[in-house]
Amino acid sequence: MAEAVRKSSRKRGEDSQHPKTDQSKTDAATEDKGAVDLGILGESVGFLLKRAQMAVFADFIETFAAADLRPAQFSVLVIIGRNPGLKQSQVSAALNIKRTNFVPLLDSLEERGLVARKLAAGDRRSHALHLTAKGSTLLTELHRLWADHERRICEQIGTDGREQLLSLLGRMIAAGNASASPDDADEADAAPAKGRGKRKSG
Amino acid sequence: MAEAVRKSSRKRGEDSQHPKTDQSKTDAATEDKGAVDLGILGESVGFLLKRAQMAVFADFIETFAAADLRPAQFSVLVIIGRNPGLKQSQVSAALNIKRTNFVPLLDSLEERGLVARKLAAGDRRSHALHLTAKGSTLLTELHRLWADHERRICEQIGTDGREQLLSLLGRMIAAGNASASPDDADEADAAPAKGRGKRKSG
DNA sequence: TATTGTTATACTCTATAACTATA
DNA sequence: TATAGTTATAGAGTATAACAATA
Repeated sequence: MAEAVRKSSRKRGEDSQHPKTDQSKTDAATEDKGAVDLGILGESVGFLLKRAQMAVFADFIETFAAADLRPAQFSVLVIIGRNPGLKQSQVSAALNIKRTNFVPLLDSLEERGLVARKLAAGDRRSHALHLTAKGSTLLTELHRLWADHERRICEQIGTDGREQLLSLLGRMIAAGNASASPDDADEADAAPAKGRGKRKSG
Repeated sequence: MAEAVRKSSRKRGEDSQHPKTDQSKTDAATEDKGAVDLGILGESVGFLLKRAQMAVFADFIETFAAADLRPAQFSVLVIIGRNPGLKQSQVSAALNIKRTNFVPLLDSLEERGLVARKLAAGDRRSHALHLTAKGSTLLTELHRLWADHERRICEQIGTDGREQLLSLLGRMIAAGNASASPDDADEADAAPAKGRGKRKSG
């Protein structure tokens, strides 16, 4: 029968603890049509991160559909609610959104009367961002929606699992930011760099 | 440099273990210009998953740029290498890619001589997918690239952290798939369903 | 009638260049 | 000269509808 690693029998780290690269092939088309062997993808942090992220976002989008809000829109409301008076470039940088893409995103929230672009004191180029009363009220409701979503998402891994996950992700993100450009969210017309001085020919 | 970054003693909520929703505001524009408070986003599994996934993919893309391969292309090569003879619909379903979007993806690999669409025995509608000799050789190299990438990504969390992370993500993904449609990757002209019979009424 | 691969199309997200008005 | 916001545009990724060939 199945001599290779079959996805159905849930065993992952059998005897090796580091990325392995075995390539034993079985003809899936003529042998086991039901299950597709993901191979190293099942051991790939990036692949599983993407899958998990898509699953979580699917729940988020469904949860927030009633409020007609996308994840990015929610994140902007949270940031502005927590940090009233920030400039657009500060909010967009905090969210890793290029300021050029941030404009229509903010527009959608301003047109709905949730956010206001106010004149910033001292610098007439920039806008100070604030929630409107309507936006603030909505955000309070959204916090409840989010808590429901968050609880639902983490039902399978429990409170401990969630704390572990948040910690692990935080460490990975910190490492990623360290090796990234100083201002990864926007360097379009700031510096005429072609290659991202990251690792390159290290 | 316009304004000086004043680093005062920042403290956030530190000793709570469940989704919290406090909204104590401080005027970030006039008090602490350097650091933006992410609020609940820092406790949001979805937000951190997305950030981590972006960081990991950035490394992957950079690593695989030499081979001119995107993550999705790599995943297709891995699946076909592991499961020779699969139909397009089987590979695309395994990767959560709609079969309609899978066509140009496969085209790119076939045009480069890495994958071959062969006539499937018994069903003249479908194509049996196989790696070419060139594709197989390349995949062996790619496995090494991937192992480098994977090791680099997990340097900050260690072998134990990686195993924990893979386990946690696997559990979340399994839960997500359970509540999703049977064939989430493609139901365009298969069933005329408008609402995704998931949770809905909640 | 249902399935497989395909084309066409649209919408979101992301990325780059260039403009304006300020500084 | 540099920065903040903006516009325009292009590219990925993802979504639905419809068609031809085959089952």
